[in-house]
Amino acid sequence: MRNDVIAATVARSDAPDGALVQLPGQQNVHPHPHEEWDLDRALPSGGGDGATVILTPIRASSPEGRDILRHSTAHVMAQAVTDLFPEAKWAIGPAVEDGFYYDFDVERPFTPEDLETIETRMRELLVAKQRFVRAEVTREEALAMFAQQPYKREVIERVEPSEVDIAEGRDEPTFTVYRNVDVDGGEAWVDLCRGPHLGSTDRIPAFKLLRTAGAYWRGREDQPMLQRIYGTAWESQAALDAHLTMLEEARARDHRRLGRELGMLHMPEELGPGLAIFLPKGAHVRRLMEDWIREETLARGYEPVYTPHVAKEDLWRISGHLENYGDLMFPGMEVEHATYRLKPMNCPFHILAYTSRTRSYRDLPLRISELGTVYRFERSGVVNGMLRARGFTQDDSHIFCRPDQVVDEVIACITFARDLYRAFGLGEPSRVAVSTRPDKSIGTSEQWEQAERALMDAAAASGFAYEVDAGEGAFYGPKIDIHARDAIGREWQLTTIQVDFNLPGRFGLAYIGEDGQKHEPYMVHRALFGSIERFFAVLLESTNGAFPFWLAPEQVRVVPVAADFLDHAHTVVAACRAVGLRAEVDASDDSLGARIRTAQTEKVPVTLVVGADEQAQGTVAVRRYGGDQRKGVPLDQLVQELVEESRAGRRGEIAVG
RNA sequence: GCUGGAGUAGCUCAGUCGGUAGAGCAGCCGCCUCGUAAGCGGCAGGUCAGGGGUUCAAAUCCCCUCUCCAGCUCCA
Repeated sequence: MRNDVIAATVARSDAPDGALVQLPGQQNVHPHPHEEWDLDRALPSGGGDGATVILTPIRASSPEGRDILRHSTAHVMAQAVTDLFPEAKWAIGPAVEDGFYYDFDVERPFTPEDLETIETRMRELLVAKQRFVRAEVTREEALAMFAQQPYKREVIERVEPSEVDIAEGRDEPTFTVYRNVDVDGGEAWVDLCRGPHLGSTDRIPAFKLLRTAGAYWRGREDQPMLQRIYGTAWESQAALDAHLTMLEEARARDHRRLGRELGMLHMPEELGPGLAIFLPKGAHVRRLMEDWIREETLARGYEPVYTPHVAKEDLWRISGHLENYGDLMFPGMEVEHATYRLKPMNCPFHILAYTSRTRSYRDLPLRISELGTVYRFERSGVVNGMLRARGFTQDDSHIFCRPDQVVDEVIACITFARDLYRAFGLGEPSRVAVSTRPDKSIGTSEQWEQAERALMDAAAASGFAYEVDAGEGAFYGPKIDIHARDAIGREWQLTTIQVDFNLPGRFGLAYIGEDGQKHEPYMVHRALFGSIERFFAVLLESTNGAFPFWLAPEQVRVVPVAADFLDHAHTVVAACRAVGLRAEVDASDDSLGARIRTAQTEKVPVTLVVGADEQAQGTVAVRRYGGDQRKGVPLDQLVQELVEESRAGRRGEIAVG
């Protein structure tokens, strides 16, 4: 067996009668019902019915293998913490994406120095070659084993008997525990755990503790706050190093840093948290985004409106937002015996546009559209640059339609979002999710079922595989969220499409049907960028500031080799601007090398160097961002190429990233 | 909001044991007039986040507030 095999999956070639269970969430991973298995655990028998036991190795470098490796490392970390802080109570310690964590209840929070000490202790435990030894115990035995561990006891007490337990005639579940056993056979530590684990601690090739953080027990604000330690573990030192390098790169791509360095965003303290100034270069990009969406919404049958930033509070009382989100709205302003609020949503304004006159079925679907800037009083700890701002602009539309029009409208929204992602270089949607009724909600179950079905039908008809996020809908209706993946693989939720059967009733919306009677319209909310500011930040991070040609704030930088050629440089810029390209001359008296470097650090897509040869021949020396050069390109030809590239990019025909 | 970390020039950072602040880049001025990622010299720039306290003396120690970062919770 190869050295990097750390566990196995065990399955039987035909459906078992209860001996093995299928793990939730892994239906598509393995062709047969299967379970992950420790390497030293006795294999199940064939069951006497002729079934064959199939053993599939799990390698440390596979996704399943990494989870096992990380989970085992979490155990080692918890043991190290227990050694160093004997009073620590342990909660849970799962593998997560790219790493693991373990939560502890300790006297004082961990310090960065503690992390180093814990890491040192962990390395000693790795050298000690402790074996992970699996054992099954009853609930009573488990409770006794963890008598001093209240969180473990709570976990044990909450577990219900599984189908396996019931099939095997038990009315209480079996618990597995893993003992860490020293080479001399002594038990060093024991934890409640489903497993599987590595054979021994020395099989952890590379790990690192990353940070500490507070985390509520069971993720609930009303529960005690525990101290969480995050770490990561990999199948080799090289893989760990690559991961740490990637984290460093992601940090360098931070939109706040890039926005500042490239002169696009300014977020000074004087302005207030979660608010930003778009400097000219950032504003150019934003305008191109806004121009794109404005043109496309008009082309797709939307009607534009403009609405104010403040309004009487009563609007939010009617809509229900004051009741549900009052704490997250900026406080009211008293003016002439009325209270005004900054708007956190555009919907009521669009509704007022709808109710500005009597509506007929002939008006429907009525698609009202606006780039509406809203203000939300986000809690102080959640504000995060432009990704989570207190003032931001939604490409917001509300579609008023008949019930039988909902599916087609939602399909059109999904298609619209797909076209938008293509144009902005984010490729195809990476995830389409239908969020269903949450615990706290309004409306009848009939309304919910109908709306959820409409969204699922639309998602299916649009050709995307969709997932269901149970209970994640808004209080007034279900929604579809669309995600995209950026150039370094991170996923962002961008578009949201929501069905609303709250507001039409609250505002008494109606249209006159063919029968001459009043009917209540359905309402679909949708924002494709989501927030313009947030989408801008995602683009900035995804492109690392090197925007695709059509979006670049400055597309062409003309650099004369010496001041003698400044006039000619201006002629070249004029030729570019004449066809709508954004071009500038670098007239500084830096050396040529320095000016080339400046253009590159500012990530200008195209730099044109002009001197005596170019002036005489009507050519330019072209340098693209990132390196490759072409000399002696006729200016006319180059300008044509660039115009075409700009057009194609805007239409989403060029893959970028 | 909660837990932890941080805040020194526009940016990135140094500042020892408590003795009143420094570099590089950027900016400005001058020289250089240059063929594809940094030419040379000079000048200017700081209420050390803000407030309070301890001290003969505070960027440095203590307290409070603000802001930022990481995570938790939340996200119409």
